[in-house]
Amino acid sequence: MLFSTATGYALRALAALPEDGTFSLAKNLASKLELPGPYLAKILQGLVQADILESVRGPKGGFRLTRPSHRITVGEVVAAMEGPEAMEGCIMGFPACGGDHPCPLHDAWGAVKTQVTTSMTEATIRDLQLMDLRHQKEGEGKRSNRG
Amino acid sequence: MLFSTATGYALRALAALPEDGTFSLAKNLASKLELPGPYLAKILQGLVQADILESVRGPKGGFRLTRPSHRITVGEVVAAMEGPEAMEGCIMGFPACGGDHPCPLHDAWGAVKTQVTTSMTEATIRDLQLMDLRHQKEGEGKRSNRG
DNA sequence: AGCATTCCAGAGTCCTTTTTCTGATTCGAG
DNA sequence: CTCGAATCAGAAAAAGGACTCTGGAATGCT
Repeated sequence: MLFSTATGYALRALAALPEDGTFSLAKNLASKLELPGPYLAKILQGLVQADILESVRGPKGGFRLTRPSHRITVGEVVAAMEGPEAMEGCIMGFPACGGDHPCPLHDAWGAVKTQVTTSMTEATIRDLQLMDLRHQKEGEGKRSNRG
Repeated sequence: MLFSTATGYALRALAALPEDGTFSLAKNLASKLELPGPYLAKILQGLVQADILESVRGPKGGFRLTRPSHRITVGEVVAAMEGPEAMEGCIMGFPACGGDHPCPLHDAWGAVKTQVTTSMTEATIRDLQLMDLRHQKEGEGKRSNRG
């Protein structure tokens, strides 16, 4: 995929959180999504620092969204996870690629970046909630037409 | 960047090879491009197995292209380095994303993939030869508008 | 034949990413 | 207020990619 696995885990976890202001446990989320539990907890902590989640310790604690899910964009989550310059740089890694010395894929990749960035700022966590978020083992289900 | 660093090194090395059928040494290529020598040599060996380069051992030996540079596409090199399924999979890593359960970025990312794939099969190594292929230290040159 | 040159193949090291473990903090019951 | 369970949070370990090193095999020159 285009992003790191941690970013994918973050998006899946956010989409699985309830809207009603109740707190969810990292452990429960992990088992529900079939993801590595402590690792997911660490990712959720990062989202707390990015002001996407808030957490409460102790009994009755857990994680919940700071805003309604339709006010959290996918692009915001990606930026929090991958850093703001995730989509920067030449697609082929050419150091001199730029406005004065564009590589052959420069323009095509530039158009792609704006297209993806736009889609990511338009899509919100709510748009993800209808999907099947569980882990899928290799060999199960249909593989074709993914993307 | 979108691809691994090894893929970027491969493309740079191919673009730096001469067209006249003479053999170039991995060591010379590496110092010219300011890349790690032994690692570049290993990458070139892989390109030999992919039938993009041919090699001769011993004095007067080295690496050269098997075909003129305009008959080697960028997509071919990427496939050889990253595997044929490099662009497959959901952009966000959602396991269930597919034709029946598309994620919100499914269509946008699908269009992007065909666009990039098309550009990569149209662009050839010759198109890369005009560029400055050397390594650029952090902080040098202009950073903006890259891609 | 012998030697220098160069590619080739594998194991080994370092660093980043991914995953797990232990401890610090909070809340509620008695 | 104290005790204990629940939970987050940061440190520690494992895995994978990037990079290096060493020895071996092939080639050409003398």
